[in-house]
Amino acid sequence: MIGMASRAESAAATRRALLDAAAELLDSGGPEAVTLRAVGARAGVTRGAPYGHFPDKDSLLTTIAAEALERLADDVEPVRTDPRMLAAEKLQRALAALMTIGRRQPHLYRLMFTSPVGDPAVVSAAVKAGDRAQGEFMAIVDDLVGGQDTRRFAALLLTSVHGITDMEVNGHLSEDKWHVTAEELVSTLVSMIDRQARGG
Amino acid sequence: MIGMASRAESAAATRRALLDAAAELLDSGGPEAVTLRAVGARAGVTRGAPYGHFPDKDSLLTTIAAEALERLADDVEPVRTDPRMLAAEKLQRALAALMTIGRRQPHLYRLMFTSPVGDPAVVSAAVKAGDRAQGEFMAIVDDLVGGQDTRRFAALLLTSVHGITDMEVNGHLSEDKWHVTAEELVSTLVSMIDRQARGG
DNA sequence: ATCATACAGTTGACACTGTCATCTGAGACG
DNA sequence: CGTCTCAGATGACAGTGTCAACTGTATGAT
Repeated sequence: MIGMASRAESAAATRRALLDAAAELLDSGGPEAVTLRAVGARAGVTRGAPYGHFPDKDSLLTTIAAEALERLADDVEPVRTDPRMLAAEKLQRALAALMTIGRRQPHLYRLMFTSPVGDPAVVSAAVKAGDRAQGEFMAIVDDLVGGQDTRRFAALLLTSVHGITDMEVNGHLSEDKWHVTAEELVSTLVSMIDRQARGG
Repeated sequence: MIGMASRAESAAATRRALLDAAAELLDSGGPEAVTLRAVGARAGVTRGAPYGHFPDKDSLLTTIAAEALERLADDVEPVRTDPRMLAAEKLQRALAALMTIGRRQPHLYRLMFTSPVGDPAVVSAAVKAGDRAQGEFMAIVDDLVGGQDTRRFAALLLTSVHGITDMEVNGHLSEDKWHVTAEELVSTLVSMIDRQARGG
């Protein structure tokens, strides 16, 4: 570091380094690779240091999931509020953002959709972040279907796209078995919901 | 045991006891509770005994998943071949069978939809079991949609219902947030697909 | 400028895990 | 009856999450 930091700043930097290190280990080696010793080493500290910033390992992982959910919400928000986009296009982009996480960071994706564990405060933060991301999706769907049965269609879309992504990530959607890509499934689903919402 | 067994029979019984013990521990305490020592103890044997029947812990877990998938296929098969049922009813029952596992044995459900790990032979057996279960669903959907776009609709149904179940299991589908039950979502989905398959 | 304090991070220890090499004892078979 | 085979027991080892005790340094009061 060029500008040396106050103690609080330095501690915050360590906390960030721990989160980044853990996230990197998760991405590259899966949950098995995320050991407090490895996290500490990669963050330039020792195995016990994380306990100064997180109550336990579960809370560290849950915090990573919460941050990823916040990031997702941050990515979707500008799409939702963009006045130059049609609702259908907004939805397509929002869903693509979700599926991209699944493909590029499968382990992180799993973490994001697993019930959070660890310290109650951390768990509550993760739930809040998840709610925010869900809220963004719901608002876009509401725009799309015009307020009619918003929750039902939003829930159906989100759960279905999650299922598609999750099964693809776990290798249960192999191209040569189903002769269908995840994108085709999503677009089929969206067009069906679109038709259903307009029609009767 | 009343009838004392030959050595081979006794070994087979131990293997079964190990699988049952592990499955019970998984159901009641989640993956964390499934330790080889606990499994051995519950099966009346010591911590090293499982290695006489399974190459490693992953293979033991994967075998449990494979058996669950076989059981699911065994449950769906008679439904599929029942000549007195309509295709729509068959589908409803098959999907209900899947969701019931998610609700009654959430940890087992997770295991069934996670990419299998462990000994190649065991993994391959699990994949085969999964394919059989998927085949049962696909056959029912084929019956329902009349051969038109079978794979597409079957894949969409299976992935969506999995997503619904998975999110419900992980607490991301709370009633007071979405105002929708999993059943409503599934029936909406099925009726949409039904309409789509008949219509244009 | 000096000193006491708070606190980030280190270190040693503990119970627990999966795994393997080795050993033991009882069923299988000549 | 004697030999062999193999299911299971046992001892050991490296690696894990976790905590209590310790250390050193930036902070803030005097």
